[in-house]
Amino acid sequence: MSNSEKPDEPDANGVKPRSRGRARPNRRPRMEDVARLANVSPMTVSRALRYDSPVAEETRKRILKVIDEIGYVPDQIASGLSSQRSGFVAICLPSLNNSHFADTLSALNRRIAEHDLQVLIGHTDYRSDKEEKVVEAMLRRRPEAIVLTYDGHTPRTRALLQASGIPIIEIWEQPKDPLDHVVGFSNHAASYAITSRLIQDGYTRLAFLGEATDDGSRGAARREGFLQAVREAGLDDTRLLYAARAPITMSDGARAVAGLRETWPDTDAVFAVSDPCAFGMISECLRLGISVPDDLAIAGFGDFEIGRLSLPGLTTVGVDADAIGRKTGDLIIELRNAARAGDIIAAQHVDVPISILKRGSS
Amino acid sequence: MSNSEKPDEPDANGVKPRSRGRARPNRRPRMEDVARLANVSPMTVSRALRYDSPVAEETRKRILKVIDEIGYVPDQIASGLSSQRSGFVAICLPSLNNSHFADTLSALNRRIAEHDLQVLIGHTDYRSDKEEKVVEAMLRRRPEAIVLTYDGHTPRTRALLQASGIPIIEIWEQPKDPLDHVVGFSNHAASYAITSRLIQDGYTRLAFLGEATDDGSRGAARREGFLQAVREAGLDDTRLLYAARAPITMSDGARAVAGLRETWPDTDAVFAVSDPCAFGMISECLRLGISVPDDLAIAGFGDFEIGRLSLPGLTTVGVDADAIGRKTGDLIIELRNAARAGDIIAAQHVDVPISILKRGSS
DNA sequence: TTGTACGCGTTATCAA
DNA sequence: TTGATAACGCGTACAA
Repeated sequence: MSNSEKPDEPDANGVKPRSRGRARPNRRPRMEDVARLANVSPMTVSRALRYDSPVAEETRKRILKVIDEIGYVPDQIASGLSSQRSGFVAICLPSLNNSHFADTLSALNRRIAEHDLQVLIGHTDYRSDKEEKVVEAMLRRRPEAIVLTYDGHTPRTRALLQASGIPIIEIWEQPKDPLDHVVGFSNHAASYAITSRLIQDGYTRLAFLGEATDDGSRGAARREGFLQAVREAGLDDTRLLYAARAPITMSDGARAVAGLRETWPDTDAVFAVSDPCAFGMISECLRLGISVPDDLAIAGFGDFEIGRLSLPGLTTVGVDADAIGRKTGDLIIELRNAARAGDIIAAQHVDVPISILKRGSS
Repeated sequence: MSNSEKPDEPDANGVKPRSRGRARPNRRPRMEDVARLANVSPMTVSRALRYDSPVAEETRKRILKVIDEIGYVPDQIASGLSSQRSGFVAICLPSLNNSHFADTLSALNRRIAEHDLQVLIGHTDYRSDKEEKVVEAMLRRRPEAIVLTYDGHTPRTRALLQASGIPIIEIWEQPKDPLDHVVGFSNHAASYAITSRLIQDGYTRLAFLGEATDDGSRGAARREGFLQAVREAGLDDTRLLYAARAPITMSDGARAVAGLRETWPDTDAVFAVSDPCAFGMISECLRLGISVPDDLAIAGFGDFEIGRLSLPGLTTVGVDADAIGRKTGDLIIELRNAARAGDIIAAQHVDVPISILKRGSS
């Protein structure tokens, strides 16, 4: 409250104040305050807070006691500026309302939190123009690594990322033209595999249920994998059904059943771009008295919990979302350690295996 | 003025040009670099980037051109330190693998992003000790507001938050002893309402399916609301079933059916603490040939999409997760504007109405 | 083991 | 409308 001691008050003789600094009333305690009360220099306080620095045990105790008493909370913004380490790992996801991305995020967070890193999340809403904005915002925060799902990036996004000098990790896909590191699997190959399995099982009139706008995305890769399998088997490759724009929901799957029965009524199997919409189809079929899989087989993608509990169980592609997060975290720590040691690491490509899970729906 | 040397042109291949032999080899461009190339002071560059500051249109154009050419990206860490505004809003959630919290988060993010704020997410895993750690980490980042779900905080968490001077918003509950602002509804009242509805509909032997460790949490509030309704109706209040620790899943719900049939086989209605586990019960009942609702009525909480698509549809409590996020965002902006204007705002309590949705499962 | 000097990259403040 | 100066709160580098 008392500002009578402020050194830069203009005095009555018209002498100009020397300092053009800012007024600083009632601020929260700084490291300097701790230092004064503990009779040490600020630098020693700084050291006492990092448990790898040499500080006498007694000194540290005294400092920690003061910190506790006055409720000092270190300012990581200042710390970041000085040390040039933000402590952030940025991750761009199309949506969080997807238990797989949520799992990947949780696993990643768990991994990097052990190393005092925090995640900075961005939502792209499955739109590359939004991804560009999100990436720009993230770069201003100087993250120590940037994680992105591969869904096609704008040229500007690619340029910004590559010019940043920050390690980039693309996940949930094996892009043909990766920006840098990769932790994922081939959506194309996985779709090819499950479609082939349906064909092996005797289905001959197969349809694909996908998203309306999927250019360059994982959804497109899944469609192409489906098409390749169908074509190689010499089957009809025209049965492509597009529901809502990504993310496609359970309800979208339910609604798609009508369109399917109308356009290609003799379809005997559907491969849906993700489990939730496949479940929606199953649910709607039961409602309409269409037997699954006798009248119509249904397969999904992702092995979400819903596919395990549905009746019948959902045939699907098993993806270990948790492992993607864990391995991404491991890679980030590895890259960080290497960078500290001054090493330069070549782009890593980590493959996360998938599996085909045959259940009652096919 | 003597620095008339032409700056390096950006290379078409994305290779970054480097200034040669200068004091700072290989550094990212700073504001000062932009200023020099645009023949202005750094302060003018700073102003040109804030569209509310007075800068001559011609000057701004020149500056933006330089920024684009050299690929300058402002450093928000430095900006934050200087301006004492981090641009962060912190939000602590028990889990992201919950479509309701994901919806709340998305809505909040959308709202605050319009005002150039970023969310900083923390996961508490439904544990108050973890929440404490997460809050400590967040406070170091100097967020401009902190959003928390109410699930019981440790005394230290409460103390840290209140000492911080940062606006706190508790969401998804109306706590008896709020820290500061609140955006939510009464879980107790909502549970009481849906349980009463079951009783009105003629069910007399009601069970509650909850989480194993729910002290002071929203889950506990839901249990208490159930118990109050049951007791007021003079019915058996001992049928409390505890599945796994939070978050309780679909599979936990499915597994709980066996325990229920064993312990209280004559139960005619179950109120489950959330929709996913209620769905798991429905699914398991169908599998076992137990008719829903004839043999057993089931109700959930939250109005998740799964409850709309299940067969039968799930009776539940409708909660507008999106509205909670939106209103929280609005409140944050309001508080921010007030703070800038120097006003002090009393603790706000925003109620988000819920609804009882009767469907086929009861 | 502790301290001193300085700078991290930006913006608030005042002056022109 | 623009510029000069001094912080913002901490950590690095080196000295003691």
